[in-house]
Formats: sequence, C-alpha cells, structure tokens
Amino acid sequence: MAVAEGAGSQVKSAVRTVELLEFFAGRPGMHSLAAVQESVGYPKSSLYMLLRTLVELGWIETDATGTRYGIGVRALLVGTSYIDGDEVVAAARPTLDRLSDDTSETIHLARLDGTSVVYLATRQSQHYLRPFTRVGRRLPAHSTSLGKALLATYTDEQVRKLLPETLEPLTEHTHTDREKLIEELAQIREQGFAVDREENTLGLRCFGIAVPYRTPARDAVSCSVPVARLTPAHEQMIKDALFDARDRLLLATRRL
Amino acid sequence: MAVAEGAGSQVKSAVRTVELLEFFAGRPGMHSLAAVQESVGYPKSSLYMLLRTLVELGWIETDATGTRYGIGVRALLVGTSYIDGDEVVAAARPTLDRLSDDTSETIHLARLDGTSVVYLATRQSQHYLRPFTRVGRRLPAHSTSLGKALLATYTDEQVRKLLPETLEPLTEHTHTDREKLIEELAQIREQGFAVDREENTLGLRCFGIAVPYRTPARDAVSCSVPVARLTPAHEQMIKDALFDARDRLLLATRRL
DNA sequence: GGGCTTCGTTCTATATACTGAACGGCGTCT
DNA sequence: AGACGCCGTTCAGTATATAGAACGAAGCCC
Repeated sequence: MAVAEGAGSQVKSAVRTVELLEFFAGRPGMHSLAAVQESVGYPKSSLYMLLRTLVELGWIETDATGTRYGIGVRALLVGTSYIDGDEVVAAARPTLDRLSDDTSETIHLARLDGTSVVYLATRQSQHYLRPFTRVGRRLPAHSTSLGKALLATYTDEQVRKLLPETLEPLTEHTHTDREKLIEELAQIREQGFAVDREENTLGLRCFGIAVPYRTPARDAVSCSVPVARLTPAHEQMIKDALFDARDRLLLATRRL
Repeated sequence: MAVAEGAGSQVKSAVRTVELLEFFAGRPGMHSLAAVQESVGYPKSSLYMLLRTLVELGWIETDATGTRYGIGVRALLVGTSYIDGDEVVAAARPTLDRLSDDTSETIHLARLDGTSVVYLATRQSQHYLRPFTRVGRRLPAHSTSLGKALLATYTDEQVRKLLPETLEPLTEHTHTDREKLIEELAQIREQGFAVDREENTLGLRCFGIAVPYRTPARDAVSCSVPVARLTPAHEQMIKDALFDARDRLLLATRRL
C-alpha cells in the first residue's frame, strides 16, 4: 500500500507509526495483535509497544478487553485539517457551488497523489440516484476521469515512470494496458477533458478536467452522472459547465 | 493540546510523530523548522530527522524550497476512515437523514473525547443562514449542547475529575464555573436534553440529546438553530424530533 | 482433565535513534 | 561590502527503543 521510498536513514518508529495508521485505515474494524503482526511484519514485542503508545495517545483505540485494536478518534481531526488549510480548496468553493447548481450532478475536486486521486471536496447531487463519495477517498488515477485529466498534463515518459505496465481493473470497462491509456491521454490533451465510461463504477460516467494553475497539474474537477440520466444535450451542457468552471478556478488560483 | 497521559514507557518517536501531526493540524499553513521547533520543543536535529521521514512518507509536505512544512495528503485518508469504520455512524445514517428532513435545521452526531466533542456526521440545513460545521471538528464539551448532554450521563464526581474548575469562555454566554455546570447537568438529566444558549457561537442555539446505548454515553445528536429563526412552536417540534431520533438510534445501536 | 496450541505480555543485550555542538549557506544590517 | 545573525543541515557519543526468546494465561482438542 504505502510506497517505501528508497531514501536514506529514516526514523523507524515514525515510519511504523504512520504505516500502522494506514493499516488500520485500510482495514476498518478491530484487529488482534497477532493479526496486525501478520500484516505489517514487525516483531510482536516492538509492535506491542507501538500500539500501547498510540492507544495512550488516542490515535488507536482498543475494545473493552484491551486486546483488539482499531483506529482512534484523534486521527480524525488531523485528516480534515488538510482540507481546511488548503488554499485551493478554499478558493474553489464558490466555483464548485456554481458547477453543482449548473449541472445538478455530483461534483468532485480531487488531487493526484502518486497513482491515486484523492477527493478534496464534493458537491452531492440531490437526485435520488447518486454516486457514493466521501472526502479523503482514494481511487486509482487510471480508472477515473479526474485521474486521466491530470495524467494528461504529464509527458508520456513521466506517465510510464509513474504507472505499472498493466493496470488494475475495477470494472469490465477499465483499461488495463498502460500504452493504451497513454494513447487516450493524447486524445484528452486535444479535446481538453477526460471521460470515464464506467471504468471505475458500473453505471456511472464521469467527465473530468484538470486545473492547470501549475504544470504538471495537481488538481482536477469532475462531474459524475448515472448513465441512466445521460442525454447528448445534458452531456454537452456538462462539458460547457466544466470548461467554464476550469476558467473560474484558474482565475481564483492564479496567485497560489 | 494533547494530554500527555502519565503512563509508563512510551515509544518516543511515535509520540512525537502524532504530536507533530496534531501541531500541523492545529495550525494550517506552512511552517519553518525553527517555528515548529519553537512550538513543540524538540531538539532541532531530532525534529529535522522526523520531518524528513514524514515528508518522504507523504504525511507532511514541503513547499518548493523544501524548508517549510505543512500537513500532507496522506493524513487525509486515515482520518476519514475512522468515520467509515464506525458502526454507530453507519447505523445512525437513516435517523440523521430523517431528523434533518423533519427539522430542516443543521444536525450533528458527535462523540465525547476527553473534554471535547468531535463531530462524526452532519446534515447541513439548506437555509441561507446556517452554522459552519465540518466532520472532525472539535469543540469544548462544556459549551455545547452535545457535550452537556453527554456529561450529564456521568456522575458529578466523574465530571469533577474530567473538567478543570474554571472553563474557557467562547462567548459572553459560556458558563465558566464547573459547579454551575454540574447544577445544569442535574437539570439536563431531568428534562432529558441539553440546551446551548449561544454559549459556543453567538446567534446560535443548540439542542442536544445523548444516545445512551452504553453508560456513560459516548455519542449524542444535536440540532442547531439560528436564534433569528427560533419560535416556541419550532423549538417544541425540534425537541420532539430529537427524542424520536434518540429512540430510533437506541434501537439501531442496541446490538453494538 | 491434561497436554497442546495460541496469544498477549515481560525481559534484556544490542542495535540505533536522539541530542547538543559544530558547520555552512543565506539574508541583512550598518 | 564586510560582518553579523539566523536557519537548515551534518556529526559523533550516549541514552533508549528494538527484537528474539522466555513467560503466563486462555482456549481447544483428544
């Protein structure tokens, strides 16, 4: 899960601390010491001390017996603060509201982190049929319109370095070949936006556009529509609204 | 900020790691090494290694120069996973939706953590005039209806152990005397719900009720209303809806 | 019911992370 | 321009966290 960078001397306990937190985040629910040990591979005794420390600090919680561990409340505050402190998210707020009003569909603002995109802000569609989303959620870049729009601002060579040759499929429509994806990126650069045709979630088509306030781009906005509700006219309207939103966001972030 | 529990040997780097994360969470924006050092008090060189490690892992980010630090994207995922994995939050979803529909006001589900309450879920009022809220936000227990409803499920003696003698005022209406608060808690036990009369935010009155699926209670729901919109009839309707929501939540969480 | 496995916890030598001082680069003040 | 002060970075001795094994307590099988 976590990419261990091949860098020089790191503080071992710090690495383990965040790896542990990421482990618990990735597997909600309570886990025994042995189960955690199995997954992370640290010696039992070392793990034991670490867990005890984190429990005392409230970052990990135990059940009543004290032998099963899960993520703690303290972790919650830190995560959300990333959003609070981000100038781009703050500057994007009115644009996202506007985009949500214009399209009446679910809107996402996301950031590329490694090979994933992370949702930074969402505007939920008020329709009964709507995609499930949550700020902080991570999705593979190669299967989302957001990710593809962002990858298209990288050179082909950079993309080859970033992504593995074969990509993990999420639905039957996911493109799993990196070179095929790179061909698609060229097309995305031409038309200015990316489309996800049920590559990430069956029944959902997404339109994504990068916000190039820096190069390569870091953030993108998207609009997700259930295919059941999509008409050519609606699609055109969404694309227009996205281009408009992109321009507004560029303006709002030009000083960042 | 972080309450250093007086327990036995802890893993120093782990403690510092989460303390650092909490520092960055508490002060959004970028900070120089010296500024961080000033705040947390660790030796410069120790801090330097820790920061470098966390930057490599993506939990802390640097600006272009590499000398100013801020919270990183990686922290975001872990925080939100606490919500995702929580059975109470999951079970409460339909009840919160219903409460939001019934009252048309802002709804909160929160959990007591030390002397603070932490928002676990919110339903925003669709009115133009609405309180600012965010999941993960922490507020003092003594100044909120949520916190007071929860504290009322503790004994007076437990409350005395938990809270300091004088409480920090947030507005001119905040009760700052612990013994006065304890008197109010007795009244809350009688009537079954708590009220915050602009003690936390000027112009905002909140009604809170504990969900006693365990004793003492851990979670509470509240409804926040701008005083400008509050009439006796509206207030009665809100209280009824809260009692109803409490009963539903008890039912939904009886197996947890 | 006894022995066996499994799991959490404690113990102690050893590897290693921490610290305080020294270094070097940069901006600034006179 | 020169010197000072500030800040990030490196270095080496020492305090300390780590890891493997031993311990103790449940639960399980026969």
